[in-house]
Amino acid sequence: MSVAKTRKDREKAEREELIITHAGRLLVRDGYQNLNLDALAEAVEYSKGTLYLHFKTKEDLVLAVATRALRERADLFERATRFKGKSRERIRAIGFACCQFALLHRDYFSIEMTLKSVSFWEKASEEQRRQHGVQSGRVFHAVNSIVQEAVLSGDLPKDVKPQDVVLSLISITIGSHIAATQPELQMLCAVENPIVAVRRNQDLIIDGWGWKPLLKDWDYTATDRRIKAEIFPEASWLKSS
Amino acid sequence: MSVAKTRKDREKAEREELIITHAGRLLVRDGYQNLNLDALAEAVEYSKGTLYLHFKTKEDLVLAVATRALRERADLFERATRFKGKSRERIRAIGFACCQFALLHRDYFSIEMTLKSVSFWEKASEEQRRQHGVQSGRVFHAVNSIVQEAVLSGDLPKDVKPQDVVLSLISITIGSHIAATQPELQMLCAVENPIVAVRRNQDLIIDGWGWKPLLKDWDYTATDRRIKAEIFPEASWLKSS
DNA sequence: GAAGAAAAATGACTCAGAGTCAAATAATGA
DNA sequence: TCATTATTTGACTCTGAGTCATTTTTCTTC
Repeated sequence: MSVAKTRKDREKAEREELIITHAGRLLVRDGYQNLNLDALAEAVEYSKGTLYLHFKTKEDLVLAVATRALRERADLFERATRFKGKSRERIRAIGFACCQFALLHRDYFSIEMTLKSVSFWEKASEEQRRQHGVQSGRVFHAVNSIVQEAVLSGDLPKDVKPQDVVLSLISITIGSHIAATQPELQMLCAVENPIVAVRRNQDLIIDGWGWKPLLKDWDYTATDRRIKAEIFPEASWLKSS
Repeated sequence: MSVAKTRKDREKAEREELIITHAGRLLVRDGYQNLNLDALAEAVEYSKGTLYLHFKTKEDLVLAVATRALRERADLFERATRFKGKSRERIRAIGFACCQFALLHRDYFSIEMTLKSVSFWEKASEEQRRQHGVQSGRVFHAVNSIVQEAVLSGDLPKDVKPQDVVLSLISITIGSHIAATQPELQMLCAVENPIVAVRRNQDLIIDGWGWKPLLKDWDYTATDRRIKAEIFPEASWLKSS
């Protein structure tokens, strides 16, 4: 019986994965508004009723899609924290992870944006909310631990509050992603490669805090090569210029 | 007849304003999803059909709400450009305008976020899209002109591209607004006052570009007092600390 | 100021799509 | 094989965006 139960559980989990995958695909293609649960039911070859056995509402489902992506983000960030080096090199590894994630999930931010809208969260289940919280916590912690290390080691001025640094890093990352992927702004600001823009902005903020060694005082292209070789060998986007 | 026509036009414009005002109020209260056009029709005491004489779709209406707020933002930014002083003081006046706007329209960004969702724009009318473009252009230009001046005067290094600076300023502003108003992040990062967080992040980016005089080399609290006195006497939020 | 024409306003209606639930189907066990 | 329990289904309800034939108001002319 216990075996039967695990098999059933496994089947249920697999189906949930299937639904989330297809939902993510349709979400990217059509947007939240135009995500049609009848169409999704057809795509996964289950009935609409079955979808509702897995997810309380459409919002619940979309939150699950976002959480799965966020989990991958957290995984990449935690891998990045394993990089050995100066604190600023280590925060750069996080930035690297960020790029890697952006390339794997080009549209994650647009999904995350729909989560921010009023009365979205209250329509999702307690459990989904909790899971999303856990994953954001992992992301926050990965960044925070490196910032704290930098303060302790003196690479950041002793009097800065780690939380303020983390907030500024999160802000510039979110904002740069949104701004650099806006067609209108890409035009006005001559953005060729959004990833490059995000990284430059991250560097600016980090320099702004006086996080040593400053950009001008260190060869970070060498650091990037090490990060790629040691932590993210699968990253194919880094130009060897 | 010409008089009759202008009177009619005026009445139409007034009603449009009424609709936009109420729509904005409901939008903030209920969010885009829950904005109900039957309820809005009741609130403005016109029929639903009449709403549709003014706006092609719900999206069109929401875009009009966003554009009206954006116009006010552009007005504040243009007022800020009239401030006399060093280029860094002048960009600070823009930051000041930004705060002023954030206080007048605490929830503008959440509306602007709904505009970013896939397939929103295509449902709005050509004319609304154009108007929104005009207003963003004004905002962009206000910032860009000061950045260019800074490069010419040597306050910013000669080799920086003004567009890159503008992009970074827009990014940090959008991102900080989103991050600093997220309840979860407010908790984790101990954000007491979102406005303070936004301004600090702006300062960091500006310092990051090496825009002289740097934060540590100049008394910007005095500048803030001048900005308030000379340009934004109505601003009541600036603590005289 | 009445009558007829043109313009504006209305709200009952259609239609799409989220969410439900009684009935059908499948799995389990005796 | 049949009864019982668990799972799956899709026809149905209900909400709300968008439409348009009809009604109401405004304008014009005599």
